Amino acid sequence: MMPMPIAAIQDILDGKYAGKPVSVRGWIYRKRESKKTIFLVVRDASGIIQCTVKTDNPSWTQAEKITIESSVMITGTVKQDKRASGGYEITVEKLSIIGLAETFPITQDKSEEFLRDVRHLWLRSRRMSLIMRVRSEVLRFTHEFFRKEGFIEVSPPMFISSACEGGSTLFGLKYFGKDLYLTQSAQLYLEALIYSLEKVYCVAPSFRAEKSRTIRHLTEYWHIEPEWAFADMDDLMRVEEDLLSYICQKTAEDCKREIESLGADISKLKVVNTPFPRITYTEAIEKLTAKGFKIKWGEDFGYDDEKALAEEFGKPFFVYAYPRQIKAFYCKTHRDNPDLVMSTDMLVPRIGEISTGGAREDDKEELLRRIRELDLREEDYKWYIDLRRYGTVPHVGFGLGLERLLTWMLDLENIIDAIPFPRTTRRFYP
RNA sequence: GCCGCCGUAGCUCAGCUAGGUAGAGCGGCUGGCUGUUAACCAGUUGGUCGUAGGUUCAAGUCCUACCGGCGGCGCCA
Repeated sequence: MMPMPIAAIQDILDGKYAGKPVSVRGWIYRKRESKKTIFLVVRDASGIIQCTVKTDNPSWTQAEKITIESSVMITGTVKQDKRASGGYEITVEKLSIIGLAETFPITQDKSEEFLRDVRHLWLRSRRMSLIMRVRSEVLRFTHEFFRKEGFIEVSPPMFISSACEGGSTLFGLKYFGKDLYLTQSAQLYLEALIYSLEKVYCVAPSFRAEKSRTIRHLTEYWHIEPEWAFADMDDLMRVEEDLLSYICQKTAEDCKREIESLGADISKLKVVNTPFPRITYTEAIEKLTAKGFKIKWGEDFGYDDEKALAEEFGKPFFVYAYPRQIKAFYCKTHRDNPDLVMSTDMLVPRIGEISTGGAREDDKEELLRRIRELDLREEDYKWYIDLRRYGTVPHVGFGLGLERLLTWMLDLENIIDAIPFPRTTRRFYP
């Protein structure tokens, strides 16, 4: 017998093999038995299809002993049949068990807690595989966008020797007896790279030791970070909104089937067009005060403040020009108003902040003043200060949380589903 | 860091208010069933009630501590 090419189940469901012999391989998704027929629903990466085995078939004994999640290779004939849920089924001629599964622990009535315990198995679910497909596409669109705009992809270090922002949220580790940390942003390293490459970006993990117990925090998340030279705040917000609308438009177009299967609202992606609404921090405070919020100028927004602002816009928007005292040392001060720094957050409904960016302080003396003002140790930032010493240049950059973006795009209830193996304060297994 | 909730069979839960010696559904197993759609029907299997103390004649139930988990705030992307 000639070896038969392996068919993707989705192609069979699309009618490409009607009446023809095929082979499929995959895993047993459901098994239903009656006296004369065994129905095996088989899942591969592309879809699921029902296969039927009759008593007179030599594979009957194999079919009888097969279990849910066993891996199989099936050869048979495709039959159009209204009784099969996809419209097509395979009449089995040969069933080979590749790996017989023990009783699969995931059945019905699954609790969140249990599914997190068996995450390595739950990833097989239709829901998780749909999310992972969209995640992959969003990453592809991100790379496409930056390449198109002339950015060079670079690889920052994960081990770092000094604090980038506040030291309290860094994970420490022993490095041949020395104290090191896991990076919480590639920004400072990207800044060093713009002096040769001008426009750079990376997609890399960031680690944060924040003891946050919310549906929008991970201790390990993937950070999309560009940084580029000869640019100002206007350039920054323009590139950022272009990226977001590119990702949203392309995803709405190319992942329609996945988004619909996930039950997410595709229309909110389609309305993400440039330019985005932009308001200053001061305007945001005025809006909130008018709504009766207690926040005062100079205080940072709480989650409720962000939510109230985001609901008003109903789509991504920028808040910019923040008070100096609530932003990091590297933020560039407005030359005409030293109380303000050139920093911007992008906010979306329900999630709040998904990105922070801004112009970086490019004047050595101003930077040193800020380092002293915040009681940071100058020696920790020696190489960073050096960058202002040799051909300093106005530059900007931002960091976008990939999982927060996906949580918003796909209406996920919890950020943990935006990454296959989530790490949170209390969970790091599997 | 602060606050709230949860922990009983492989899984989902009831039992706790009012202390009296462990229940159901799903799964597994066995049998039945003329094509099922999370199949159905019958039977059966299955438990140191998170851990350790305490109160009591008696604790899954009341009390204390601890452990594990989930969420809210703060912080952040």
